[in-house]
Amino acid sequence: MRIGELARQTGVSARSLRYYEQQGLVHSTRSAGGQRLYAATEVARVEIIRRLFDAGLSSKVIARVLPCVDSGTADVTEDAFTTMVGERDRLTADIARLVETRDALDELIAANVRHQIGLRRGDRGAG
DNA sequence: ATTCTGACA
DNA sequence: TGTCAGGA
Repeated sequence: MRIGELARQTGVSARSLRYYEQQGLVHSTRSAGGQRLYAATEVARVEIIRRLFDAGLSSKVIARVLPCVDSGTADVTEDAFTTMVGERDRLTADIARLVETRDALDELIAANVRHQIGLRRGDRGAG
């Protein structure tokens, strides 16, 4: 498939897909006219990449970890493994921070519901 | 109509 | 990353 279809199937823009390729994250062949051609398996790969980016991993880190995604079992480099463990720990810390922020918002919400009740009737409320 | 590379707000 | 230029 060409870049447009991959973009539609993954929700990742063609611009980002070209960027992913520059970073060595995705592979493509070229048509006679120079257009990128992707294997159907790249869809799942791109989805994983996008999720890692969303989770805060850098393109550099993602590139280091991706080989493990393909191999699944075999040659897992040591630095790749330690990188994954480190990123997992960072995500755990990020999650904890997000929960704290949500708790803070919950308190703010609880402290302000009464005002909303006074201002609006039939309000579905925040909880 | 779609994609490509390079470059910049 | 979005978007425009200038080509294929």
